[in-house]
Amino acid sequence: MTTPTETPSTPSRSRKGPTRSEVSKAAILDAARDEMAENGWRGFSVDSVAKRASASKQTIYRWWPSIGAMCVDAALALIPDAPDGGRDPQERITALIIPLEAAARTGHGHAVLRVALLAAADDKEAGEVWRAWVGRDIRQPLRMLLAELAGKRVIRRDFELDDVLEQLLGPIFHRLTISRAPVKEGFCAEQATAFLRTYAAF
Amino acid sequence: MTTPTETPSTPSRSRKGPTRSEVSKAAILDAARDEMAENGWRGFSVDSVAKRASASKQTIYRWWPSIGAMCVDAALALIPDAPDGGRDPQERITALIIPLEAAARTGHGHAVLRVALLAAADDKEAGEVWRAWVGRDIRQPLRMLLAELAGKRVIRRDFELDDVLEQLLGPIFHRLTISRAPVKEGFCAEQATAFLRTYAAF
DNA sequence: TCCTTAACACGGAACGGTCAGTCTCGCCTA
DNA sequence: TAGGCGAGACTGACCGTTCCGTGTTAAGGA
Repeated sequence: MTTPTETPSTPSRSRKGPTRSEVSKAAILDAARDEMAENGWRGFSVDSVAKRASASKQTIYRWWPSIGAMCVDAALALIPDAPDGGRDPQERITALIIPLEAAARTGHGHAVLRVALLAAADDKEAGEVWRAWVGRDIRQPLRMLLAELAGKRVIRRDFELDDVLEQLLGPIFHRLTISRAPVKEGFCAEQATAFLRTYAAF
Repeated sequence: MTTPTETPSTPSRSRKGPTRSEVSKAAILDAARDEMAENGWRGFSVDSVAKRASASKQTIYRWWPSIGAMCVDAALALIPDAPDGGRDPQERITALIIPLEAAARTGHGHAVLRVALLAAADDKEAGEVWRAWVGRDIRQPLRMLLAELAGKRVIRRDFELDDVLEQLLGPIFHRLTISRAPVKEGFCAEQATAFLRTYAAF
């Protein structure tokens, strides 16, 4: 723990002293993305990030509980907000996951996302940060959408939410990590189509 | 590189001196699996494996070009041969991937496979070992099978082999790494069913 | 309103402990 | 006699923590 009473990522302002520098935080995240792309997860080092960002290691540990959590944060900053899906079921499902595709297709987003996923799978705090984001930005809206589609008899009712999530996210994560092939435009739309065919009513 | 002229994992027998000890190799792989399950990928250390196996680090580097490659080898040893799929297309596809499910459901196979996947995604040599195994045991037979099914008009012809592979492997890998949920019996059969519905002819 | 003072963030540097990868030793085996 | 083996030394790098000196901010008294 860095500060005993307060979560490091949400500093309180009801106290004396200077505020935490958002400039330092941004420099650290920038440096972290470069280091992630260059060195992978096991070769990633806090010392290098600190040196590259001209920051102190203590500043890093003030903001994040672990380096894995920092890596996930650095990657999440690359992911844009979900667009409006319109009315078509396929487009609405695609809209939920296409921000991942967009991030994977920009600059070294592919490598940064890979390291963040490795961190989330390997580091406790990083996994919590990642699953919190997925839960809020993907799983929860997906649950609402699937309930609506099931109600309209567009899809069957006998689905397991987490199985669907795995079917939608698994392929792109596999591509980012194991196969390392580029993520084609329209990749996520294909997953949405596949899901609808799998779970089509009747 | 450990030995300049010879691939470490395939020692030549056309020379003087003792053979490499398969007993030591087995002890190292056993110890590696325990360490993988306990410490994850970033926390995994060669020193610990050597000490646990009562082996010398030099022996480890004689057998494997990198620790990642050793982790992948340790996990591959848990994966049984594919069963005979019979005549049903769904069963034949399931048969290709169900060895992964079987391995994930035994002892600490879940954790060992997770670390092997992280190694394959993070370490160059480990990735090559992993992709070589997938290519030989899954991708190649899958290609033959899909060609046959397409010929019989069971599935459409406009598929990309690697996209199918990603759709079949992605979900179980996601479950092993990110969500860490147990792999239910029948999980792989569900993926095969989903694939057939997605690519059904007509 | 001004000024002191306490609290704390910052960069930088150092610490003890761990690890990777290489090397050397003495022993043993084919 | 070439070479595998366990054991251990070694260098350089890294982790997580701690300390330092400097600077910045808010609270509270004059």
